[in-house]
Amino acid sequence: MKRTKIKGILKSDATDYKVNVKGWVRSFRNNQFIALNDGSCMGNIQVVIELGADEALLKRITTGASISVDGTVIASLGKGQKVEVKADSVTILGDCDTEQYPLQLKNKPSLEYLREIAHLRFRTNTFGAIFRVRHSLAYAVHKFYNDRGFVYLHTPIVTASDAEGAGEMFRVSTLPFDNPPRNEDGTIDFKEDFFGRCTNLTVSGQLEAELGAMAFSEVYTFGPTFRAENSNTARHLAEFWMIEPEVAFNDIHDNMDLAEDFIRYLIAYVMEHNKEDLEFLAQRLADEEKQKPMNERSELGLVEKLEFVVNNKFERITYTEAIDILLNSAHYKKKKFQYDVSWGIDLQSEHERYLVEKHFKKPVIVTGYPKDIKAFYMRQNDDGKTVAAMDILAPGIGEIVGGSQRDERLDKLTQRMNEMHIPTDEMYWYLDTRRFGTVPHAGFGLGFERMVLFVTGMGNIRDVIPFPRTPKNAEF
RNA sequence: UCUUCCUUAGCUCAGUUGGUUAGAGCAUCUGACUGUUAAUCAGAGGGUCCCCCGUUCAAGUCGGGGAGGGAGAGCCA
Repeated sequence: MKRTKIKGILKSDATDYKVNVKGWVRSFRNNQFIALNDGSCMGNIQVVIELGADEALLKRITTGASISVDGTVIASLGKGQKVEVKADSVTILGDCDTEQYPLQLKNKPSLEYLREIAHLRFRTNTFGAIFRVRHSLAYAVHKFYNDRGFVYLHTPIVTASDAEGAGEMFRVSTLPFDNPPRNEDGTIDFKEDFFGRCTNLTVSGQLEAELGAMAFSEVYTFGPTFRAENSNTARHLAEFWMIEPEVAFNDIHDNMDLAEDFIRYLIAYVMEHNKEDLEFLAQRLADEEKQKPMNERSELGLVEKLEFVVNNKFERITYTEAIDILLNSAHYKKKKFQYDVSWGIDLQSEHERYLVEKHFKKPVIVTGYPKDIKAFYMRQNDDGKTVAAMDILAPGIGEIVGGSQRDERLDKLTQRMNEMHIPTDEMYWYLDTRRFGTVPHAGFGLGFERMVLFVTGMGNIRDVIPFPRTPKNAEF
């Protein structure tokens, strides 16, 4: 008999039909009631076994075991669920030794412990919800751009470009570690390497995406990126996924509109399609908040927070305005900032948090940063001091989007590259876009895991990617 | 990388000024019960107190070093 997904059975009120269900036992009560989960949704189906069933079989129905059940969907005789499956036969697909299985429903293992058994944590309610939401977000990313006529461009994972300046890189090489070929001056001779040059894992697909935008007008990338920085925080991963749209003919304002629409769309999509998961995650967050002292608790629940973001425009301010707000704040006057504020500084976490969480209490888009703290490709404004950059800051997680209008003027761009010691000859392919039919264009990068963090209300980025890669950790 | 906190049973945690045989809840096992919903009830087993060195008659407890983890910070998405 063909398997029926548990989600489908629970969704419907229909009864008195035969089904086959397969899944993993979450709990087995009274030698009679199995809570069975197949990952298709949050909920378990209750499988009821007739009293007096074979005892050897009953012994093997343990938490974590996988089983196949043939039976009839009936209106539940007990309270707590609408329907249940009255079993005609139960087959053990895979035994699970309870003495060794680390997940027991009634235990409340910490997120840190579950991280150590990341290969099994999908079987918990929390991680089931998180990764169903993650999936929905990924799907919504593609749907958003596809519906708007963007071309999904696959930018390379292995790159030779080292001029992106986005961070430390992981080297890709097949040269022997112990005795690599060397040049006369002692440096490693990468001409002998697999690609005949020094290569790394990509830190961003942006530059390549720009090449695509110069033909398709609208492109986006969505893929893994790698940063070899020794960042030990709840917001950084060495391997993470990033979405980078790039649009020809867009200026910085179009770029902001796109980013804002995009974020709102993603949240709305999940709110519509993962209601149950979000409600569970909201409850989890609420329980966690109860552990905190009153003054540290957030004012809004998870669902309310997401609704708020969907229903309210993001605040848009310039960097200069942001600095003024900070300088005029009581917080600053009482000298409560650890880092001083003045025009030209890179905004520190505490400054961003003040703007987003205290002052505006909503996502904020900051534009017009000083050129000296931003990347070479950002379009220089006429004031000679700032660039058409934009960052979107979100409550709780800080920078979720970084983007800009790109400088389409060959002379300005090469001048800036020279100032910043970026080799223009190696970047000929990038500069060709400015030589051959250049157009104004803009784009941004959105850190996918940070988006998942925001939507799920989780606190640590390691809990929203299946197998986190961080300094000193590449298990599984 | 810096600051700070933590590491005791499978999990979550107590453990008093250093002092007999290191505890609890849950999980697990055995039995009872049987329309349960974190089932319930009775009983049992389960420990390299993270590692090393030191102080002491005596160290889970004090000191030094190391490892791992959390939370902040820097870097960034």
